[in-house]
Amino acid sequence: MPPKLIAVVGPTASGKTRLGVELALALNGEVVSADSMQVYRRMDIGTAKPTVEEMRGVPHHMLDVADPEEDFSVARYVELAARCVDDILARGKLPILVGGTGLYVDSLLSGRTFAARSTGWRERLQERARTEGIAPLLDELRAVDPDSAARLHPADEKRILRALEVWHETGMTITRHNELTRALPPRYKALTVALSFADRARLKERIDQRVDEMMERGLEAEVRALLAQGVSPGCTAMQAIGYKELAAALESGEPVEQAAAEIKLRSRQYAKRQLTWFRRDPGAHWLLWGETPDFSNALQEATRLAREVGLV
RNA sequence: GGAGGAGUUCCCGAGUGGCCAAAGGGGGCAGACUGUAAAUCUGUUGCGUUUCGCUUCGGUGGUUCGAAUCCACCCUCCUCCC
Repeated sequence: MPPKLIAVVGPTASGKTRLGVELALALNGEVVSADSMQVYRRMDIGTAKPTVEEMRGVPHHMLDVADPEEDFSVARYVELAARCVDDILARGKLPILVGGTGLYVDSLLSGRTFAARSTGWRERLQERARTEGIAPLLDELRAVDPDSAARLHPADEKRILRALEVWHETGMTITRHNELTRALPPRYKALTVALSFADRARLKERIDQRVDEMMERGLEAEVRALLAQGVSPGCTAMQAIGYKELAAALESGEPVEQAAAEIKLRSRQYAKRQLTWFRRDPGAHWLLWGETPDFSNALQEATRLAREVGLV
């Protein structure tokens, strides 16, 4: 089965957006974003959402598909994004998946499904974890799904709760669910191009520079506006780096310069986690920038790879 | 000039004679990751030939079987007094 789409992945500030657009222009493609925060409307500056100028006329999908007040999720992402991809393919164009959210990229490509959640079990379990601690809940999990109890770290409250939630919601253990979904054939095969800088210090500089730019472009005002509109600081969208730090600074009266420094640090650590995720994919083709990104070279290289695998 | 206080491993910071290569936190590095994923969680972090050896707690010397911890002098910083 030949690949049907190109995926451009990599840590934050590695040039994914630009390369994605270049590829779309060169190969008659459309961009499908795979970014867990760019899905939210009214969060533009801090998520580094591509501007109209940056898009250069290339259609972009999966941006602005949710409001910050609502809780988005991988499951919804996959559902919506798959429709975009299929539609692009049906129109004879090349889907170019661009984004740094590894879970979203993998989930879309793998075609995995997610166990339902709807009847309020999560809230009940969270409440119990708050009052009883996680230990008794881990014991409960051990009774129904010893494999995940053993696999999960006792401190990993989120995943322990999720495992119990899946059990209560579906009557199937998450272990079993994972086995089944792993056995599913991939939904799409992709040519994956992973971007980063050869020297991590350069990536850090890029990140710092980009945070400074965000601040200049009015990130603070963007955050203020969201808060003024009643977006709760506790919701998923406000977990985004840049937003949570500024919201906290606004709340505490801490100087914004300090918040900006915090944002740089968190972004750097996030980039590290992204690298860890993407390095796991043995099929990824890494394009490592030197001092500065060389998009014409990267475009050439990516195009060459696309021809090689029969994509274009 | 005098009186106090402080100098600890990348940073902050605990440690006041052996159980200390030195708590804890931060940062760094590495990893995990199946409906919050820009989230969440884990491991590691003086050097080496690694169940042991070596170097380290401002500096130098000393006390002691044994010192980051006690003593002397010196250096640096902070507060206070004339």
